[in-house]
Parts: sequence; structure tokens; C-alpha cells
Amino acid sequence: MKKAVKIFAKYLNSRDLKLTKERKTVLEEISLHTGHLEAEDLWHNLRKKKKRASRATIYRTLDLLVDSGIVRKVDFGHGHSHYEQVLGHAHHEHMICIKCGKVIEFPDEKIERLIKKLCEKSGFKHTSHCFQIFGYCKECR
Amino acid sequence: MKKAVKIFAKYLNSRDLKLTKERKTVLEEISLHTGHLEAEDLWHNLRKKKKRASRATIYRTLDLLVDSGIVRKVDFGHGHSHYEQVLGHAHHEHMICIKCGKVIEFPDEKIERLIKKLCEKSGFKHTSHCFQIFGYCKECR
DNA sequence: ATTACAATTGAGATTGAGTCTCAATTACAG
DNA sequence: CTGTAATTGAGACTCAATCTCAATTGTAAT
Repeated sequence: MKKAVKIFAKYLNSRDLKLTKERKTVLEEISLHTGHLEAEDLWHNLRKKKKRASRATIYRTLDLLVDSGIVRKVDFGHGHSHYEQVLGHAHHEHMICIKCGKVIEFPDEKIERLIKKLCEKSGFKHTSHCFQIFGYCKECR
Repeated sequence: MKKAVKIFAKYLNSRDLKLTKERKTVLEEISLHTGHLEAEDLWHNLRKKKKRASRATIYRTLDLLVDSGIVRKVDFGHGHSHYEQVLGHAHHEHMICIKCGKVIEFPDEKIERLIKKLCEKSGFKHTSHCFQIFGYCKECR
């Protein structure tokens, strides 16, 4: 997914920020994963590959990636954030099983439409949202 | 709101838990506030009134109150939880202004219906959800 | 009432995600 | 190549929330 790097470079450039090897490394590692991952996972994965980046840099880069729209930050109620690629993945929201931890994705066009309407009504300018359903999955109920 | 205490007592009893004066105190303090409040607010308010309860007890009690359906835990993206009464307040969700911090409530029947449908489709048993819209309010955009 | 005992409490230690500091390093425009 | 502002990383720090455990309290049974 070279496209992501290009978009990131453009975003960084527009803000007079630099595309360092650490930032590239973090983005590349995220690109390898289609699912969700935690900052800590990133740190461990990179460490294993001897492509180190400090925790501080990882968190800082994640913020930039979120800001540039390449990555989304999601909260599964585990007390820390998860991150997932936006590029090349259909927009969706999550159901989280509070027993086995399984995460089910579902499309969210209806929610998008609803948000648009709600915002129009109150003059609110939407920048992001979170929508999660917690409960028990088919297997755990 | 005496009803809340009754419901709480019943809930506690059903789980062989006790209605202590600390738990009553926490619930009473929450009942005084129609809006959202933080665990830290509770601790300060109670301290001022010389009706002390330790942080540990406040957090423990809040968990019980959430579990019994009297209180709802909401995340406004401030890095810590907020709590609000459910009893006597119409079901709603929140829009949070990322500039001034204002919280706008809006009714959520449509979302409830949407959740129900989504859950039916995938055999998921809904216990709770979170839905927040972040952005800029009319005044800040 | 009194007893008995499991549930509860609180002070303070601990955890853990995330942020901050600042000297040393690096990207990149000119 | 050079100048310089942006970046990095190790580790200190923050802060919400949880845990520990000895002392206390609510409650059901006697």
C-alpha cells in the first residue's frame, strides 16, 4: 500500500513536517495488518524486526496518521486505544463481545446518514465519531 | 429520587451485596446532578460535605451503579470517564465540541432501532453501546 | 441483643497508557 | 554542502483507575 505513504508525505509536507524513517516504518508496519492493533503491538513488532522506534515516536506518529485520515483510532473499552487502517477498508463500525473479546465489523452507511442529519439540525460540524455496540456474540450469549 | 435507592437496594440484595452508607451517599450525590459528572467531582463534592468516601469506594460504587442500570458511563474523549443518571432522563446520545468542550444531547430512538436490527442480523445480544459525535459546535466552527 | 462472618472500606501503593523533557540527531530547502 | 528547524529516544512523569490488606460494618441466624 504505497498510496498511504504518498498521502502521508503530502500531509506532512503541507504542515512542514518531515517524512522520517521512523514515521515510514510505523506506517509500513500498520499497513501489514488488515485488522486492529495497539500501540504496544506496534512497539513489539518493530522491536522484533530491529526496526526500532520509541514509544514516544509511535504515539506521536499515530496521532499524525489519525489526523491525516490514514488511520482511525477506536476504543474497544479495554482501557487503551486500538488503531486500524482506513485506506482500502470499507467504512464500518464495531460490535465487541464482552466475553470472548471478538470484534465484529458492520457497515455504517446508515449511521453516516444519521450523523449528517443530526449535525445539520444543530449546526454542528462533524469531524469524527465513535459507535460501538457491546454485548455477547452468537457463541457466547 | 428515592426510586433509585430502592432499585439499587434490590440490585445489591440480589447479589448478596450490602447497601452501606457510603454507597447510599454516592448515589445521593449523583442524584443531585442532572448532568454529567466525573469520579473526581464526586470525591470533591462529598469531601466538602464531610460525607467522605474514598476514591476506591467511589469507583467501586460507580461500577455497581452502572451495572444496575441506574447510571451510565460515557466517554467524552477527555481521557477519563463521565457518569450520568439514566433514571428520569430521556435516552440520548452526545455531541462533543472539540474546541469549547460543550456537550449537546440528542434523542436516540433511531439509533436504538438501528442497533436492534444490527444485532438481530448477527445474533448479537446487546448490553450497552456508545455513540458520540465529535466536531465543532455552531459557535466554534 | 449478641454473635459470627462475609462483605466493605480506606490509605496509600501500584499499574499502565500516554505524555513530556531535552540533548543529540536528522531531513531537507536553498 | 550547509544551516536550521524538526525529530528522536530514554526515561522521568502524569493521572485515572485498580489493588492490597488490616480494620470495620451490615445482616442473617441464634
